[in-house]
Amino acid sequence: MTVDSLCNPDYLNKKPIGLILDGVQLVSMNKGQQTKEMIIVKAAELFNIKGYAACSLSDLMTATGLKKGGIYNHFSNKDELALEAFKYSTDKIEAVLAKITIPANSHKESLTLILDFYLEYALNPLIQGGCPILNTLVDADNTNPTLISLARKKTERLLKRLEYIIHQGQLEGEFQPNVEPRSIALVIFSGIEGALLLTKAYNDDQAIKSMIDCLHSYLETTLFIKPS
Amino acid sequence: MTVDSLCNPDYLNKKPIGLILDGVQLVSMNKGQQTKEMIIVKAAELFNIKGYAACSLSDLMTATGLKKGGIYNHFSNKDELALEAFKYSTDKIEAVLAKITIPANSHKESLTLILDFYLEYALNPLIQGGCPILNTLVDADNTNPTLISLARKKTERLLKRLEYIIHQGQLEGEFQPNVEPRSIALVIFSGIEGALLLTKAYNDDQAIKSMIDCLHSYLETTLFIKPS
DNA sequence: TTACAATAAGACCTAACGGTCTCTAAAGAC
DNA sequence: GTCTTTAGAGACCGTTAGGTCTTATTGTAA
Repeated sequence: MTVDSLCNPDYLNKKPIGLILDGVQLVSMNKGQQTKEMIIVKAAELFNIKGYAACSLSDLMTATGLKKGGIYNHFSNKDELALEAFKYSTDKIEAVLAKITIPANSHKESLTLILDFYLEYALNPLIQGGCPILNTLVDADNTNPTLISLARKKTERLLKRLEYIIHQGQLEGEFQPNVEPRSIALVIFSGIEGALLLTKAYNDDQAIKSMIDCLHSYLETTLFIKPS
Repeated sequence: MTVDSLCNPDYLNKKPIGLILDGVQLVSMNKGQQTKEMIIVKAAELFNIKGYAACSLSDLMTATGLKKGGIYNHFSNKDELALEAFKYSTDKIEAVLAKITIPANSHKESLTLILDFYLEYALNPLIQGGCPILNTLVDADNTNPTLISLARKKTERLLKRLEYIIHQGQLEGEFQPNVEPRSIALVIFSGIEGALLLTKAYNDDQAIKSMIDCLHSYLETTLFIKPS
């Protein structure tokens, strides 16, 4: 219940809410809400590490320190918890990405900051177990339709964020106007996700380093307009 | 029991073996071996589609048309079957990759042929359910140590194949000598895997198309020596 | 054709699964 | 401080999981 609370938009419109910013508690949550958020945080990590099918209720009970009744008091079933946990994880990433690009002075700098965030994120992920989007797209496919459709929606949001930056850069004369924003966004996102996979598999950041280098030079040659 | 048999090296040194090439049966397998291979083929697809944890023995029974006794007569447990199924899938990919690069006249052409293979492979995979390496690296992580270590080994083999081509190209003066083969290999492999993920998630080949374009131009600028 | 080995069926087992429900204890409103 | 609401424990439920074992059938080599 630290700054994490900030990252989940669901909680932002509720009161009372346990909002702690830089160690200062702003509003207090009641017991039930505290427990619910704790379950979500723990579940998000566990699901991300083990996968949805492989993660049982006893695993969740051990992780949260609660018994079945304690968990089912807040969620009607495992799928609902999985959905909320995934929402929490991806909202967190979205929030951090949004925050990161705030100090950028140009769209080029925004893209660079995002690439550098993933370079950092690769070995020190926000949520243990690697990228929840990658994990869920693979894991929930053909087993959990609701979850996979949310995962697709979240993927689309991240792509749209990249597309938007590229499109704005084009409008403002910062980027080449003749390239397709979606193609660039797809290359950036695919490249990063693939590299995150290998980085985690080898527990070594050479894959993400090489990929970010590649993406930098790719953007340099095809998107950025050089000041001449 | 079609040309598939060719793709599994394990069977190549065994006799009798059911080897059917272009519809012509060369040698005959006995009943048990036929059943075993059929189970592996069906299981490979099922595991790849649903994931190892989410795929139950009743799923396998339905897919193979066998009962428990029929399956357990050939495999001592589910993990062993999973291992053999994964081996089958990846051996198949390796065999196709090896076959594809045979007609290449240069190392540059080898790389191009591999990229184009994945462009084709993305929407018409050799094994239904997407890339088994990607799926298994995500799915088996933290749940099946034996399987994950095999998946890492197979990843390494594919990387080494790329590295070898790049290294040979450098030795023969076809490629820039000052680039690191492993970095290029990691970029190609990560990029492809990430793009395969998005291609499958959207059931649309724009991601893999854009990625292969990117990789082509990346190799053109950083690896290939232009004839001038 | 016979005799033996291999094959696969399916009854059976235990443990673990997701999920329900009751009941006590704690929290919160007034 | 009292009264109502809510939180959470834990016994309980039916189902399904992976796995074993016996037995009838089938394949196969001599």
